[in-house]
Amino acid sequence: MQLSVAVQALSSLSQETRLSIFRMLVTAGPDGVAAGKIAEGLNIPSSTLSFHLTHLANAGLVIPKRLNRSIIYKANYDQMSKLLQFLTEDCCRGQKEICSEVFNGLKVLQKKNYDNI
Amino acid sequence: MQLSVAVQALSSLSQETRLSIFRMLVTAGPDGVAAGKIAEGLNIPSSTLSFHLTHLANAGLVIPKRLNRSIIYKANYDQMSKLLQFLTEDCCRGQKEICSEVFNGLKVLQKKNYDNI
DNA sequence: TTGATATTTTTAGAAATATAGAATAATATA
DNA sequence: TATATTATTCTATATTTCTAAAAATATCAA
Repeated sequence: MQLSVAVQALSSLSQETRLSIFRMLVTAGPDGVAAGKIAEGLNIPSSTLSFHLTHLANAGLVIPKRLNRSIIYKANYDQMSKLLQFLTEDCCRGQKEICSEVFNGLKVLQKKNYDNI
Repeated sequence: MQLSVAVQALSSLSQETRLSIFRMLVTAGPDGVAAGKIAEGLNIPSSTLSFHLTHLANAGLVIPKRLNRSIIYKANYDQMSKLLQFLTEDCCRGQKEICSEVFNGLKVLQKKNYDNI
C-alpha cells in the first residue's frame, strides 16, 4: 500500500463518527448494515451519514451495495488488512517494541476463537 | 485505548508530512532525530515542522527532549503499540479476514530478524 | 553581553472538512 | 400512476487544519 493511500485510509478513520461506523460494520460482519440502520444506531442525520459513508467508500474501507430500497454497507476487510500491514511492516518496520504486543494479542485471540486467525 | 484517543492518534498520522516524520523517527530508533535534521530531511520550513511535531506530541506519538540547543524527537513506541492494539483487537475484533495477514507478516519478520518481536 | 544557532509561538490567510436542511433520485407498493 | 420509503446530492454555513513569514525564546560560545 502506497503512503498516499494509507494517508487517505487513516484520514477516513481519524474521525469519531466514521470510526464508529467502521466498527459497527466490522461487528455486523458479512451481512453489512443498511444506511438507515447506521443512521439510526448512531443517531445522526442521513445527509451527514451519507457524507461520511462516501468518505469511507472513497478510502476503500467500506463497500456499498443496493438491496431494494436500501443500500447495504459492508466493511472492506481486505483494505483494512492492507492498512494494518502498512502500519506494522512498512511504517513501524516490525519493531519488536511496537509490534510484539499486537502479535501476542492476536495469538491469544487465535486460541480463544476458532473463527479468528 | 479510548476511542477519542485513538482518533487523535489516527488524525495525527493521517497527514503525509506527519506520517513521514513518524516513519523517519521509527527508522532512527532510540537515538531520535533533532528537529533541524527532520526539517532538513523532509525539506520543510521550521515553523511548519514545529506545527506538525506539536500535533504528533499532543497525540503522544513522539516525545521531545532538549539536548543543548537542539530538541530531539523520538517515536513513542508504546503509544503506537497501543494504537495498533486498538485497531486490531478493539476495532477489528481480531477478525481473521483482517488480521491473519498482519499476524503472518509479523511472524516472518520475527524469523528474519532477531531484533524484532 | 553580544552574537549565532536551534526551535517554538504568534499570526493571518488559504484550503479542506463537517454539519444538516432542502431538493432530488431510485425503488417499491397500493 | 400516485404515494411512501430510503438514501444521495446540493447548498450554505461553521469549523478546523495547513502553511509559512515574522517575532519571540532558549542555549551556547566568544
